[in-house]
Amino acid sequence: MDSAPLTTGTGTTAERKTAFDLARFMPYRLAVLADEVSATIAQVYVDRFDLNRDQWRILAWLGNHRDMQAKEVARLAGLDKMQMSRALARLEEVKLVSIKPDTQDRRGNVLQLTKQGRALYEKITPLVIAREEYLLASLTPDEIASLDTIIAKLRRQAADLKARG
Amino acid sequence: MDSAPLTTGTGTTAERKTAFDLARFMPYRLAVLADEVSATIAQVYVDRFDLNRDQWRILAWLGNHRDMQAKEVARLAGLDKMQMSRALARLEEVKLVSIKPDTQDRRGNVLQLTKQGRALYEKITPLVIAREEYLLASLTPDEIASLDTIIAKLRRQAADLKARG
DNA sequence: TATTGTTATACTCTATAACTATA
DNA sequence: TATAGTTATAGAGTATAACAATA
Repeated sequence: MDSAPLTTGTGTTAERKTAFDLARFMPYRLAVLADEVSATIAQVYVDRFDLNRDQWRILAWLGNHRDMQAKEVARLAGLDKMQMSRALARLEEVKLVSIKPDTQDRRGNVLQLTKQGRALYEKITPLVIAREEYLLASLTPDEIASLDTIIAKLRRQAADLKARG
Repeated sequence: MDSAPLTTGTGTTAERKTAFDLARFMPYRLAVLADEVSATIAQVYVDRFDLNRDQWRILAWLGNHRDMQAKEVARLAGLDKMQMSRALARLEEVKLVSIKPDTQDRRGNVLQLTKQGRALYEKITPLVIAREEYLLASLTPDEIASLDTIIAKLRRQAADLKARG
C-alpha cells in the first residue's frame, strides 16, 4: 500500500475533480494505519493467548475496574449486546471471567475477572504496553500531544457527520 | 465509548501494573477513531451507492488511473487476490468495471471503468471529498502537517514490530 | 412498557487451499 | 516452477429480530 501526504483541501473544484487520490485520502490512511497498529497488538492477544478483540477488550476493562456491570463494560469497550453476550460466553467457558446476576437489578450481570483471568491480564498488559511504547517512541512529545488533540477533534467532527447522515 | 489522553510511557513499572487503561491506549483509540471516520465515508458509498469497501477502493483507483492491471490495483488498495476477485466479479456484474485479459501477459487482467463506472465515480468523489474537508476543517494547518508525520512514523514502527513478531 | 440479556437465523467476510491458465 | 486469477469450503464475524426475565 502506498504512502502519501494528506490532501489539504486547498485545490480548486476543477483541480479536485480529476485529482481524487485514495493514497492521500485521510480516512483511508487512518484506516490503514489503525489496521497495521491493531495488528501489532493482536499479535499478542490472538497469537499468544487465543483471545479475539472483543474478549481482549473486556479483559482489559475488568483488569482495571473490578465488579463492573456487563452493560457498562459493553458501552466502554464499544460492543453491542450480542457481541458482549458471545464474548462473555467464551470468557466464562474458559474460566477467565465470572458472571453473576446483579443483586440490585436482576436483569443485569456483574462481571469480575477470575484468578486465572487476573493472571492472564497481568501477563498480557506489560506486553501490549511495551508495544505501545515502541510505537510512540518514534514520536516527539509535541507529536504525541498533537495526536491527542487530533483524535479528539476528528472524533467530534465524525460524530457531527454521522448525526447529519 | 470514552475519550481520554494518550498514555505517555512515563509511568514507572509499578504504576503501570495497575494503570493499564484501555481508554488511553493509543492502538485502541486509533482503532475507534478510524472506525468512526470510516463510517462517515461508508455512509456515502454503502448507504447511497450500495458498494462495499473493497469495491469502493477499486473504483477510486480506477477513476484516477485508467487501464490498470488488476494486480496493481489490488496492491494499491490493500486487497488480497481473493478480495480482489470477488469485488471485481460484482463490479463487472453491475457493469461499473470492464475486465479484459492483459494482451502482454494473458494470465493477468486489465481493468477500466465503464461509462457508468466513470459516472458513479464522478458522483461519489465530490461527496467523500467534502466529508474529508469537513473532518480536516477542525484541525489547524500545523495539526494537519503533524498528522501526516505521525501516520508515517507510526506505520514504520508498526512494520518493524510486525516483522519481529 | 422499557431494559438486560440470550437465542435463532441468515448474511457477509475471511482464510486456506485446490485448481486453471499462462509464463 | 512460478504467477494471476478463480473456485470451494469452512470458520468467523455481523445484523435483525424474536424471545425471556425483570423492572
